[in-house]
Amino acid sequence: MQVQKDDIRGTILNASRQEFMNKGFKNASMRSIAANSGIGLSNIYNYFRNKDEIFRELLSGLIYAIDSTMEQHNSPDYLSIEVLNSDEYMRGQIDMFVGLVEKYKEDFKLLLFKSAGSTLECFRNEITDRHTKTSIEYIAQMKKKYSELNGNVSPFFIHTMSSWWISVIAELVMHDISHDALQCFIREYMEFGTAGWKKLMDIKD
Amino acid sequence: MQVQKDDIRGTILNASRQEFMNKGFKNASMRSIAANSGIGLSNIYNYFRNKDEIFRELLSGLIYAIDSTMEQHNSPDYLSIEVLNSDEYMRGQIDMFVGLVEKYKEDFKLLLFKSAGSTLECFRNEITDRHTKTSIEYIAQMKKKYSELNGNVSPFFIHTMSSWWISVIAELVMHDISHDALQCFIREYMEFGTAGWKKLMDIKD
Amino acid sequence: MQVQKDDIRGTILNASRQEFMNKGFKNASMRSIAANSGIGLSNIYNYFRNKDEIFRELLSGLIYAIDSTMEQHNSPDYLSIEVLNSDEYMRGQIDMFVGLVEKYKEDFKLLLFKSAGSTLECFRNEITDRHTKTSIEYIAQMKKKYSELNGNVSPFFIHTMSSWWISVIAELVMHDISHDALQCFIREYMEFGTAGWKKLMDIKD
Amino acid sequence: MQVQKDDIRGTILNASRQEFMNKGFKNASMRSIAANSGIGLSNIYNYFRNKDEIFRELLSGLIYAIDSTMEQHNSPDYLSIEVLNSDEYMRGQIDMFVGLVEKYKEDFKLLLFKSAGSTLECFRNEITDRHTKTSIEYIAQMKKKYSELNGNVSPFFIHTMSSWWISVIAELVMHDISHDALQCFIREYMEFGTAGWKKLMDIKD
DNA sequence: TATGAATGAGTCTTCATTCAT
DNA sequence: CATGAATGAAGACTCATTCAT
Repeated sequence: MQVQKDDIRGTILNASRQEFMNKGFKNASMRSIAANSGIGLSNIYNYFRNKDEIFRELLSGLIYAIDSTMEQHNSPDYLSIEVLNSDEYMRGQIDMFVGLVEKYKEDFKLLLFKSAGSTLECFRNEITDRHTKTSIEYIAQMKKKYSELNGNVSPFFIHTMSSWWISVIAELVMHDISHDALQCFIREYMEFGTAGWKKLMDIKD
Repeated sequence: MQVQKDDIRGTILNASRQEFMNKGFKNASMRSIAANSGIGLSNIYNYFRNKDEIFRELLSGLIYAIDSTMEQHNSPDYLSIEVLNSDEYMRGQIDMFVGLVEKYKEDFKLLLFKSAGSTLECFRNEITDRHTKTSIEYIAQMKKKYSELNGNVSPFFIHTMSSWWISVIAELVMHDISHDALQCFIREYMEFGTAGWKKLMDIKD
Repeated sequence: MQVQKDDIRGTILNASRQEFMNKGFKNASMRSIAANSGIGLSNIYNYFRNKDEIFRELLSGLIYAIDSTMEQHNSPDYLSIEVLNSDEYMRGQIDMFVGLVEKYKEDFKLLLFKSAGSTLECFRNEITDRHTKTSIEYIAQMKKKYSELNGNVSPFFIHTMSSWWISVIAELVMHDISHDALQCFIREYMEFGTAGWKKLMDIKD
Repeated sequence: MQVQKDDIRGTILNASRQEFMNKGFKNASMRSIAANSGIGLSNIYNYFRNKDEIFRELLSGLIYAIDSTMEQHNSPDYLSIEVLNSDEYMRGQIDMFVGLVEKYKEDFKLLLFKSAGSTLECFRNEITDRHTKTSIEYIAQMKKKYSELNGNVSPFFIHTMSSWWISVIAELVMHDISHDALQCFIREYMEFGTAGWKKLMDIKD
């Protein structure tokens, strides 16, 4: 019984997603994937080179989205004190994250909690680092534009903040947060965060 | 005899710590441990039931310390607005964490990054949850004592904060942060955090 | 159509030659051949029954050449003492081998070093044996013609000599011997060999 | 049923030798070795690190013998024209080879015909090269001692000669040569070879 | 206590080849 | 003629753990 190629790829990917979700990359077994997808073990290798490639394929959408979002986040549109002061900057960041999380909930789970042993196991650290660099540069440029504000925020603090973002995503993904709870959280975070940043960077209202 | 016995236990534990540190729990091999400790593979099983038990034994000190710290954190001594306002509360928390981290740096590495596959792999989530509960209760009691402050902080926000603490520990442990950088970070965090909490809880100076 | 067909055969054969050369018959993979030739894996089986047949096809030219040369070598033209004495016999043999080697260098490499696992892996032994038989018969006939010479050369010695020839080819093929070095070698071999054979067969100058 | 360690090692080695002999290193299967030796597949790995180690263990005796013989062959005792002229030098070499071959017949088979795919597959070339170097040096020193003889023998010719020695061993090992045939061969070779070398190096009787 | 031996299921991956379309 | 799909056996090697001594 011949089937469409995409059909099979899809079947394999679905079974793999289940398997990875249940056991994590390292413990996931090609045997199980084969058994659960009803596809011959060796036949899987006609579609994917190895376990890792399946995993990466599964997460390619999310990773592309993350990459895009990060570049866009670098945009100079945000380089203004009003932005900072008017909560717009944070709201932007937040919406970005929330949007990503809602669309890629499952994939985030895989990426953040199930990727150990795969090529992507370092991705969490990588985005943390990239986000940190971006933020440091952002602050530097703000300082250049508004010389009165305090740009002396230590890299490690910023790193910590970036790491926090990831862990917020992790929490959002892990627990099933209702829409209301999420909105509530966002409001709270913005109060908290803006107050914090203003204090730290010496920004007057 | 008794001494010898403890000697061997120690030897096993040392070799195991190395192995777990290098390869993580899941990839750690009892054979390697045996080889590196110079103790017969099967003899290890006279001292420990299995790989997991070794891992738990290794981290028992840290886990006990965490437990103690958490209970102590609940103490009614901290239940005062002055505490909150005078930065002392945060300083206390911070010192606690920093103290723990400095004392148990290696163990934290094991617990946070190398425990996948072991019984303790959920420990990170567990302490996050426990810390969250503790914090919620703390806020509730503060609210009871000082009715004027805003105690409506959503559980998820608090959860998020707790999770952040863990990720700060993770960052501290992962990167070798110098003493100066650490002090700098603490100062920054306190400015940031106190401003944030005060805003959120409606606490006037 | 017919042209196309041959085109594909050729493409397959070229890719196969590369593959066999790189990995040897046993390790060569039909998948690689398909990939490198740009021809569908299963389509290859429309042109060749199996891997072995491709290999044999590849070497058919060389094998035919070897067969021809061997028969020709048996020719009665060489059956004269002058031939032996005037170095012509050896020169003839040598030229034959050198000619073959120069024309079929690549194919010899395949046959001698890359054929393990294929039907042709015994070919080296087979030609050794055939060459041995031919030589024995040659000597016998010489003895018949010139009764004064010593024809009592043991079969194993002759076998050894034949085997040596093959290993000379192997050496020639393996190391890239310059033309000069080759000529030098031939001269040396002829001095050495004629002196040896004359001694052994009691031939006076 | 506990058995002596050496017993098991031996059992494994025996079964492995059979397997290697039958199928060659590359095609030999650990599964077969396990089955034929009656020892659990995984248990084999308690005695040997991998297939290659078994193979090397099997041939360690032979390789040691070859190494020793080659060093001893380098001895300055042979540096005299009488030696060359009186056939003693060749007789020495021959006896050395014959002795080795008789003692290590089976092992030579493994090394020369069954080692493809193993660490030792290059050993044939290596000893050829080593023997070549030794011979070149030998000739150079003879030339230094007896300036009248011709030392201009091309390296490739010598290489060829070395290679021939190996192929003689190969032939001896492959076919079951009777003692008489062997003696006969040796006599013939010595007539042939001494005549050849004398001619080539311009040595008068 | 300590050890060497043993186990048996498990890992991912590769292979040449065939079949239905 | 061409192709994508499928197969099933095979490959070496690792694992935590148990058992008998």
